[in-house]
Amino acid sequence: MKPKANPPLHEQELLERAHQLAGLSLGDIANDAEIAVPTSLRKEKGWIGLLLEHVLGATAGTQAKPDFDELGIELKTIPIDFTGKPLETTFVSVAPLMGLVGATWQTSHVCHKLARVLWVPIVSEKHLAIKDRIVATPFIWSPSEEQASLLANDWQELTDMIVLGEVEKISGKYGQVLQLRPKAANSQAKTKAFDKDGNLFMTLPRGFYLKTQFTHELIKQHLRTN
DNA sequence: CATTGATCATGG
DNA sequence: CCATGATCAATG
Repeated sequence: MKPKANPPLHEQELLERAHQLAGLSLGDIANDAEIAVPTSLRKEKGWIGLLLEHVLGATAGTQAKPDFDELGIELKTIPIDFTGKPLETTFVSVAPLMGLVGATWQTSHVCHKLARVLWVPIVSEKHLAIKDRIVATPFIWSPSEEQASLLANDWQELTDMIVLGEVEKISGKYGQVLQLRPKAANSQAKTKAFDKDGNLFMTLPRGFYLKTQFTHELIKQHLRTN
């Protein structure tokens, strides 16, 4: 495998680098980086994201930082169909179930992660082999006031329920644009939380995810302003 | 067929 | 276990 690309020095450089990938297949990109392309993502669900991090020169690695730390930009690949509709929700971050006293939307991981995002949409219809999936047009996004408001409302609703000890009452149905769902190695994984009576108990770890309707809007918004 | 719940790999 | 990267797959 070729070494990871040098980190881009400016946002514009990152965006230009990303734009050069538009129209290329994952096979082309991986071959150039001398990385083997898996036949299935079943055992390597994060492969596409890691490939793009590698070729774009992301710096954070496994750290809890933005992918391009110096630029304060988070990288998100997103699978879409040929019309631009997202095929999956987008994982944002693990949800803290403890230590939420005094937590606000402004201080939340979700708010920080979504402050500035380089979206790399990839035409990733299931019938396409991994190597034949095509990078569409990447774009950099920050939430509009309206989008931030929607996100903040959902975050507050879900966080309130966690604080009230109702985490196990939460299903993916809650939230207009942001949902809370399991995020774990398997259904046996456990983390600490409080129940309704304020007692500690072990529950499935959860994560915040952006619903596809929301990310679809981002993509359409970008197409309009392009 | 959209959605929710379950799952896979890796590093610290 | 938690945080990184997400998609798989059962269900309604």
